[in-house]
Amino acid sequence: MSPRTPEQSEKIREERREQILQAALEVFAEKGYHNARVSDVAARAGVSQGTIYWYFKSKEELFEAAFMGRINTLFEPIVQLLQQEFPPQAKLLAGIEASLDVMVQDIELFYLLMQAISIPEVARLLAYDFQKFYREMIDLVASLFQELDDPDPRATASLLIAVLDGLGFQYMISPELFDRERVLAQIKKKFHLQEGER
Amino acid sequence: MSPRTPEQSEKIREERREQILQAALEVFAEKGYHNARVSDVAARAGVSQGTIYWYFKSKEELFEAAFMGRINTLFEPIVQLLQQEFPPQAKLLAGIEASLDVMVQDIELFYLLMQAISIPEVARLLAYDFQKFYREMIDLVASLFQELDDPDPRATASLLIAVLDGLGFQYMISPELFDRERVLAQIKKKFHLQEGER
DNA sequence: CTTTCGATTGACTGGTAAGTCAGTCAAAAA
DNA sequence: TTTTTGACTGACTTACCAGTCAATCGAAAG
Repeated sequence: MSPRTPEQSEKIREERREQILQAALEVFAEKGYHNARVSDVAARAGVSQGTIYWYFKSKEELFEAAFMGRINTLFEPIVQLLQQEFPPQAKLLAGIEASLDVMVQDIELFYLLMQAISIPEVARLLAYDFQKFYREMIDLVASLFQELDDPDPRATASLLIAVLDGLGFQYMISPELFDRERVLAQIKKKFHLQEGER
Repeated sequence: MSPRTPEQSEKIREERREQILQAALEVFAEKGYHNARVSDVAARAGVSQGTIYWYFKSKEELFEAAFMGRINTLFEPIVQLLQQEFPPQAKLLAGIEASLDVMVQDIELFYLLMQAISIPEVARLLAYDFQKFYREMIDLVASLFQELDDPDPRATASLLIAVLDGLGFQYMISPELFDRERVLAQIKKKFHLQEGER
C-alpha cells in the first residue's frame, strides 16, 4: 500500500534534514541571518526552496534548529567531561582547554550566537533554550568549585564563564590578539588551577 | 545673497543631526537593525524620511554614526579616568566599577554591539574603528598592570577586559543572575585589586 | 503494469522597505 | 517685495524575497 515503510521514510527524512541543517549553518554564518536567502540555503543543500519548507516551518525555525543543533554537538562532550569521575580541578582545566579550542576552531558559532541574541524574532525562539543552557553550565561549574572549597563557588563559576565568553568575543574582533597559551596560563593562575595545586 | 550664514546653517545641521541620531539609537535598540525601518527613525525624530537621507548616505551609515557616537560618549569618561594622575590600582578599580555601571544602565549598547558585529554590511564599516578602540583599551589597561609589576601585563589586561565583556554578555542573557557586589568582590580578588593591597 | 503517497520541484505572489526626486518652504539678503 | 538657497517633504519607484501551491516524480506494494 504505502510506497515506503515508516522506517525507510524516517531515514530519508533524517538525512535530508541533516543535509539542509548543515547548509543552513554555513550560509547563515557566511551572510548573517537577514542576508541569507532561503534560496541560498536550498542551493547549497542541493534541493529546491520548496523542500526547505517541507522540513521547516519557517526561516526562523530553520535558524533555531541549525544553531541549537550545533551548540549541542559542540558542548555535549564538554558537559559530559565535566560530569565524569575525575578530580574537579582536572575537569575544570580540561573543560577550559576544550572551550578555548572550540572558540578557535568554531568561531562562526560565536558569530551565530551574536545573531541569535540580537535578532528579536530569533531571540524570542531561543531565549528559553539559551538561558537554560547557561544556567546549567554555571551550576555545573559552581559545583566543581564547591568541591574545591571556593568561598563563593557561584560567583567564581560565573566569572570563569564570563572570561571564556569574553575571550571568544575578543577572538572574533581581533583573532591576532589572542594567545592561547598565555591566556590559559593566566586563567590557571587566577582561578587557582595550577597542576598539582589543591 | 545667501539666506543664512554658514555658522547658522552649521548649528541647525548639528542639532538636527543629533536629534536623528538619538531617534536612530532608540529605534535600532528596540527593533534591531533589520527590523528598524528608516521611516520609523524619521517618525521618532519628527522629520520626514527624506530628511534622514539629507544627513546620512544610507541606513548603514546612520547605524554606524549612532553606534560609534554612543560608544564614545559612554567610554570617553572612563578612558579619561584611566589617564589621570592617581595610583594605578585606584584607577583600575574605578574603571571596573564604571564599566559595570555602564553595563547595567546602558545594556542596550551591548545589544547594539552584537548587531554591529553580526551584520556583515555594518561590521564592514565598523571593523576598523572597533579594533582600534579595543586595542587602545588593552594598551591602556596593560600599562596600569605594568605599573603594578604584573609579570604579564598584556595578558592580564586582556583577561580583565574579557571578564567585563563576558559579564555584559551574561547580563544580556539573564540579568537576574548578575550580582554586582559579589562579582566585583571576585574581580578584586582575582586581579589583586583589594583596597590597600599593593 | 498500476496504484499509492510521501517527497520534491520551481514559478509565482503579495507584501515590504530602502532610497529617490520633483516640488515646497522659510528666512535672510538685496 | 523679490530673490536665493539650504532644508525639508512624502509619494513613488524599484527590487527583493519569504512562503505557497499545483504539478510531478519515483520507489515499493499489490
